[in-house]
Amino acid sequence: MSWRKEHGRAERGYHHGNLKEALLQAALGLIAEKGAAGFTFADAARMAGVSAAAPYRHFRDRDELLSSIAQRGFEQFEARLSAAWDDGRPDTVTAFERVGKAYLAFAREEPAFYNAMFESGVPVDANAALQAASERAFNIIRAAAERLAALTPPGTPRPPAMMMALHIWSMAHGVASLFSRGDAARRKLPMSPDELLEAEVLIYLRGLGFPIDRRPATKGAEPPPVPPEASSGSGVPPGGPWGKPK
Amino acid sequence: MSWRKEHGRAERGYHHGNLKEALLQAALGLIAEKGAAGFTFADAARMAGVSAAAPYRHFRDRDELLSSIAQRGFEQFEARLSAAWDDGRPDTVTAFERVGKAYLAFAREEPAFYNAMFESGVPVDANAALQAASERAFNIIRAAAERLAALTPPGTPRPPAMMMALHIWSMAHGVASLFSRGDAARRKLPMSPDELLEAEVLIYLRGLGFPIDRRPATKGAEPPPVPPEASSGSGVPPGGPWGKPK
DNA sequence: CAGCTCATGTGAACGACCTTTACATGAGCC
DNA sequence: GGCTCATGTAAAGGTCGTTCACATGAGCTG
Repeated sequence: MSWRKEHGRAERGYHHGNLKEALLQAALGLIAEKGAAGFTFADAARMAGVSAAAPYRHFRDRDELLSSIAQRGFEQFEARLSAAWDDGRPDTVTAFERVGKAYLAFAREEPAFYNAMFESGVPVDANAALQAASERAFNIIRAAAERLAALTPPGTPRPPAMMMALHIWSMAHGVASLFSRGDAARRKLPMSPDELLEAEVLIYLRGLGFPIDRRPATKGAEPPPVPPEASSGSGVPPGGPWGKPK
Repeated sequence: MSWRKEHGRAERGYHHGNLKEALLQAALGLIAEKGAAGFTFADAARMAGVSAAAPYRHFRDRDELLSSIAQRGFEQFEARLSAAWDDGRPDTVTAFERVGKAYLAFAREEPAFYNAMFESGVPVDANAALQAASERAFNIIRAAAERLAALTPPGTPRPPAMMMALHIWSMAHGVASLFSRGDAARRKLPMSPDELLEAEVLIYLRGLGFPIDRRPATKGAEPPPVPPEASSGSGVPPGGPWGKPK
């Protein structure tokens, strides 16, 4: 990471050369440590080695920095969800499950982004670009829901894809913010957040009429152990998506 | 509301007489207005008509005030959930749905409490009393899940009640924080948060094997239009818990 | 290369906040 | 009446966010 023409050390003169980026990175680190609320503009400046006033050349104020981070977060979020969805391969339900996992993974692995995106108090409509990025991310979930909705077994009414998408989003966000992050993760649970969400989504999908067999936490994303798509089983197989019923 | 011996005006001398309570009220108002992040200790003091140092006689610091509010919030939350659950009357599913509605209603009607409880960054385990209050509130949901789990139709495996409770909580919290409050409420939705959550829970319950018929938003909580409990219908009735399928 | 210009960084200053400390007040009790 | 201690105040130190006048020097123009 060279942030100056001369690559190596922090030999910087009057001008930083890459302050905007440095501030974003510093802020990211600080938010990860202390949360968006605890993050301070002055600290970011200090960390970048500039005076407290310098950041104002690149961001109107502290909120704009925050919303920049949120926007970047949504962009990376979209990328990860998109990769997880992988256009529905190898089969729609498996890919859908993978999106749920990716959601939690992002919340866990990128706490600073997630915090800025959903917990910092930055209004989504603060910025047109931010809102657009947010919508693009949601559209991945929505597209997945669309495909899934199209697969409803014959004889079953087709749920509105938008509603499904909102449902899935709320489940993922609920699990992430209640059980998968920071202080909240300290709550004692009978199962991991990932398992919790997976079971939740599977039960939900079954409620929509999808033939779901028990298969929690089949790790790896390669070959599905069961034939994809049209494995129309009975409505309620013995043993749910949760572990083993006692 | 007399906050002094002499009931009437704000004729207060050197001592306030009820400062702790006055500060809590003031803080509640301020948080409702500007969020827990924007709320300031000094403002609360001003609003109570005392110097900025006075609050320190009643709260170790700003965070302690915040966590006091969160604790109170959990207590009221518990009361409302408990009232909504009404020990499962008139039937378990109806009462369960009512709990979901009560969750959203609380989030909407008591934004300051909800904010302090879930969005202020106050760690749940900051305080033993806070944690206890939080657990008592969750136990309402848990108890309801317990009763519901016991009702799983014959031939269907019984889901762990704890898991159900966590699922329901995550749905309610997800919908509340994404769609039902503050800035988030500005997202354009095809249906109200209440309807969204109701449909979500119903689909979920159906996924668990409960015979759920379509019946969104039957308002009032008195006589159920269908015979309660053991109306074991077919697994997937035509027309889901959402509106009319096109 | 001289000179200009403008983006970028600095230092100082203001007001607000959080918190601590030494001191003031007066309510309740002997 | 006088003591005591919970409760309030004023003042001060440290941090922030933000603004403003001013400094620097990178890059263009000729």
